[in-house]
Amino acid sequence: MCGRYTLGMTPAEVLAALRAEGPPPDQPPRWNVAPTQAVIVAVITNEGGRRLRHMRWGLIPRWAKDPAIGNRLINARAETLAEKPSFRDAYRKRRCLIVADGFYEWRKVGGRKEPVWIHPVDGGVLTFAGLWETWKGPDGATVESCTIVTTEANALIGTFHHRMPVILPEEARDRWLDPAPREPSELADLLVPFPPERLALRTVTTRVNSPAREGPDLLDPAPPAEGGGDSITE
DNA sequence: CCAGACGTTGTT
DNA sequence: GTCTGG
DNA sequence: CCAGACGTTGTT
DNA sequence: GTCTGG
Repeated sequence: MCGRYTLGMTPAEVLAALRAEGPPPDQPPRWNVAPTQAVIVAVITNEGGRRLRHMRWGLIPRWAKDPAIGNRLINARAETLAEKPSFRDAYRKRRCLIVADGFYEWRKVGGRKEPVWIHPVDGGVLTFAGLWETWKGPDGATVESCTIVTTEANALIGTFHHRMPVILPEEARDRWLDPAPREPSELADLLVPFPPERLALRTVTTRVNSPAREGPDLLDPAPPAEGGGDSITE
């Protein structure tokens, strides 16, 4: 799954990395992005370019009476999203990229959970396959919200966790964003896997990854574990 | 027909 | 809104 | 995902 | 333990 991630780039860097038009995102670098918060999302414009927007993380279905329903719809399983009432319309017509530069998964060490930060080997941006939706409240207020598509863990992450976000490589982004309505049968071809060898792991020192904690210090490397290292942890 | 669900993950 | 279960 | 709450009444 | 909020 993907329930916590980072985007520690400046707004200008984010805009350039996505080759997006329009203003840069109005949000500082982040190292502890949590569900229900405003996140940075790329969508396609009517002219075929990309634009960055802020959306609430946790998709609120159009039919929801209580927007809190979105609090738990932070992920959409790739295996079922094309059929699920909460996601199928968004899959057909409202696909997006959720912009990150790393994400956390937790591995069990003894009885405890230890955060691991997964990031591109050479830095830079990661784009998660996402879906988005517009919700209108009874008072006329509208909320745009989004969810991150998940899939089975790849060879790297599968060593300690069984799910992960779908990370689209650069060459798959435009096709995911293309506004053409998509059928369920097209999904598998749209979700191009990101090569595991282009990702690296880093164990994080921080044991209490509180939502209040922010800053690059969250990513300070942990001290080496007893009894030898982990060759895939940088 | 109406009522109620509609989702994911992890853990048991 | 739309589908499923009773 | 993790962190933090988890309850009521009446009175000020 | 389980749910809600961030």
